[in-house]
Amino acid sequence: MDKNPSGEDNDDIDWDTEDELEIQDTVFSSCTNLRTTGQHVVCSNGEASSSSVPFQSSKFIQQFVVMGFTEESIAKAIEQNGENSDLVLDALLTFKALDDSPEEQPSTSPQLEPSISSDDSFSEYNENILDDVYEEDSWSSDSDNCINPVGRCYLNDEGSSLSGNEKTLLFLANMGYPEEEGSIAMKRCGPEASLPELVDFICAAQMARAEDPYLPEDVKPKLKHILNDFGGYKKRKMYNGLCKRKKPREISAEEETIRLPKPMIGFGVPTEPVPTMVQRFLPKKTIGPPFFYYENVALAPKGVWDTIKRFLYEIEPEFVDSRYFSATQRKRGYLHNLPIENRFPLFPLPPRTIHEALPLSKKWWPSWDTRTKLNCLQTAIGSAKLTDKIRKAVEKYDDEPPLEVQKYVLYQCKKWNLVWVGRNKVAPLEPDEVEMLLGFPKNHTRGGGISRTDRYKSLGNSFQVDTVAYHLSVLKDLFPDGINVLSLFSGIGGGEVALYRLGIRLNNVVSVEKSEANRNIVRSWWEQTNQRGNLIHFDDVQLLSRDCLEKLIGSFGGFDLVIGGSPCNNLAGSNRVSRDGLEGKESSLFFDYVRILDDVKSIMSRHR
DNA sequence: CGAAGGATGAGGAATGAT
DNA sequence: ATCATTCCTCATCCTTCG
Repeated sequence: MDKNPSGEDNDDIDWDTEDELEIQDTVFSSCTNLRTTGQHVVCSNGEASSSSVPFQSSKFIQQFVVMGFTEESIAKAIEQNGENSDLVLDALLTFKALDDSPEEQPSTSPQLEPSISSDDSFSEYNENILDDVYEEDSWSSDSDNCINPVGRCYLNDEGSSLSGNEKTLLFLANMGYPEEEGSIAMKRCGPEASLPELVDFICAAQMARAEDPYLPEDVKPKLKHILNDFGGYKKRKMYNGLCKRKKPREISAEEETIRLPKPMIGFGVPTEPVPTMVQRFLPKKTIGPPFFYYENVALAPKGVWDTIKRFLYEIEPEFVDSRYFSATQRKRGYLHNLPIENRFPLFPLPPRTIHEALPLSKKWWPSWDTRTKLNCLQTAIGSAKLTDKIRKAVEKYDDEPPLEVQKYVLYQCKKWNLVWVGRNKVAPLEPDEVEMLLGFPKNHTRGGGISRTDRYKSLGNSFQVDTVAYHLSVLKDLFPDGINVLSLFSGIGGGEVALYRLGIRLNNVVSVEKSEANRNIVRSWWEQTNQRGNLIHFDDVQLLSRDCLEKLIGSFGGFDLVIGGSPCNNLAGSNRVSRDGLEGKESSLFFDYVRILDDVKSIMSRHR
């Protein structure tokens, strides 16, 4: 049993609690002070004003005005194509490209290049793949409308197309985006980034700022209004349409799109034969420290994982269904730079069928319900009304109900993860059953003021501990003296629990979690398991500015692991209201994960 | 008795597999 | 083409508490 592995062992180290608290206090106060600085930065870049537009013309025209096209060219494009957004945009881009293409820029702009080439985490990688850009680029052969310069941006220090950067920047500027933001986006998106991708990045950044709690209230509505009405998703969709039309068949977006493996076992799971072809390409710059581990739903809207991959150094994500670790399915993508050799699972191995996990249900389980695995545990549970309807539907028959009834009952049971708890009686899982299925200790989320509804919600949003622990197990030999962890979007502490159950000592854990109830859960678990290390909580990723990270890293010498799964609200299939992709209100916090990881990497590389 | 918070139930579509 | 799956949101009702 690994359930209570000590807290008693390894007492040879002198844990000076008072010193640590002092460090903690210093960090806290300094980070709090940084808020004003951060706020100032946000307010001073002026993207709100640069994005504002005259509101006198029709909405159809406005959407192009806000992109930076002149009213004359818009009028011309509408005249030629009618009020069809895609066609008009197409024409406008063509005008623009034709305007831009004849001129030859004499040299690279001195202001722009340093900011691009000085990035320590991307420049080397960029150089490696530059050679292929031209061959792969399908836009350059599209001579008809010369879309090439705006379709992609090139990071090339020499050669004939050195004006590509500037053209892209110029184009973005014409769309109303400040040069600074365009430059950052190009730097972050990499050399192959297309225009829609760059626009994505900038919009996401702007939206993140619109949500910034420290942004003055009078700026927020303006920003949001602009983003909602004219920018963001709508714009992106239009550009996507454009991409598909313009790209020749041979290198299609479909081929570039990440495909989910079948069976979904990633780079391998303990219970299945190892996949035959595991090629793992880790660019040199991405190899730790720090190690990082990012998680999100596998079944996200199209293109989301491509974007995630692009923002996380082009590392191939590992898609794993937790059905190979537990009695419940959980299809997730994990993107990390961990070694994948010599992994080992948590012991004891958890039950892997419904009957093993819920032995009492076996007695009542009808033979025609052939489920052996539960579906994904979500944040909401089936209603009493539904279980009542099912009972009434089934109890009318002494024997097996007719096929139609079976079909209906099975559909609902799968949809809501209902289990048989009595004769003709189904019920949703209890919270402690969900805890067990996800690999948490019993009562992990119980008590301390959390409501039952919120328990389900927190659990539904969590890691499957056994799955994550399998991936993290390689850290045990690498860090025999324990590790420092930066845990973003910690939730109920799935990462922490996984590390603890692996027997990896937690020296310093900086945990960022919005929900107070969740922070209490982690704090309580921390105390109950007699952790000797240092737990520092933040409630908002926005607070982790570069200065703040600098201080944290300075205080205990850097992070060994950055772990977290950013919000999936706007990616998950069950969201019928706001499945908006990575630009969504919550899911756009992914970009904060990237920002923070990037800062940690660059600060730590400087410290070394 | 009213405010606050918890519980309830109604509510499809995107996506990939076949 | 059909089928299966999906870390969900929101308005409303109910309970609790002062």
